[in-house]
Amino acid sequence: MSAKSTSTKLSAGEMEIMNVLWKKGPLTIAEAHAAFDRPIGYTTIQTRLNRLAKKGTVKKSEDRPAKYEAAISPDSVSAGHLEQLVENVAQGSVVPLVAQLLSNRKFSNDEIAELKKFIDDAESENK
Amino acid sequence: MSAKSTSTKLSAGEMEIMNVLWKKGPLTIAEAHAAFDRPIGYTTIQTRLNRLAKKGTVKKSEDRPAKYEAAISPDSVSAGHLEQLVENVAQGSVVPLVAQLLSNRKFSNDEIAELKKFIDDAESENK
DNA sequence: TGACGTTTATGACGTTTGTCGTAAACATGG
DNA sequence: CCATGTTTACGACAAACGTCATAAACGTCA
Repeated sequence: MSAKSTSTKLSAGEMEIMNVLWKKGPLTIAEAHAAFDRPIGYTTIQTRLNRLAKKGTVKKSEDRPAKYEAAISPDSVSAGHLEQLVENVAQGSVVPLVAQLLSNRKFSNDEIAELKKFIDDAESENK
Repeated sequence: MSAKSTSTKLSAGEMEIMNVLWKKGPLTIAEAHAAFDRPIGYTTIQTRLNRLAKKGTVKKSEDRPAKYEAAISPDSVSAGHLEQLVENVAQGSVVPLVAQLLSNRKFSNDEIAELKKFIDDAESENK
């Protein structure tokens, strides 16, 4: 079974933080702060991290230079957002969303192959 | 050119409103309010509609029982949200998102066909 | 043991969202 | 013209967000 993470929905700013945590692993406030290109206050990152921690979205270690680590998977988040999209803007149909994702984008042969496999799976799945 | 709408991003509550507007067309506050199942104040809907109008997301008519109409397409909204997802949680790769959309869902033969066509298009597109 | 740099803890403040209550404006049947 | 129901305009409030400034706690090395 997978994550029972009750598909969370995060604001753009929160996603920004989760993003660095997802790709750089457990980080201290200083490290997370350093991961930002644009200028942004050190304490801003501190606050964001702590608020996320309070919500359980990230886990804060007890040791001294505390490490903050994502407590939910990217998948659970995209699942939540995708569900919203499917329900509200795509009127329940997933096809237009897939179309939008595929349009104007380039794919490697491997990706094309993967994509085809997904379709095949979906096809046999509901026969 | 057209839509400079630079892909809008809406909160869950705002999407809820846009959703009824998208599927039921231009509505008065009373009609929009009636479209809700769960109990929610009439003025709550009024406020939400007006705030969206101020932001340009919905167009408010001048005539007496004012009609509120969506001023942006579902597509532009999903585009914005999808972009966020691709950038932040999918680390730039669209494939996992498509996988998530396709998994645990059933499709009609027509939809499967459509999906396949999208893949084919994408394939020839970048070869 | 201190001075100094690093980490943390707090408290603030403005904006956005979600929810409403009130009351003023209108429109209309009597 | 007026009572009554409908539509609008405002103003309020709390919670969530985004941003920080300050200052207290810690650690460490000279």
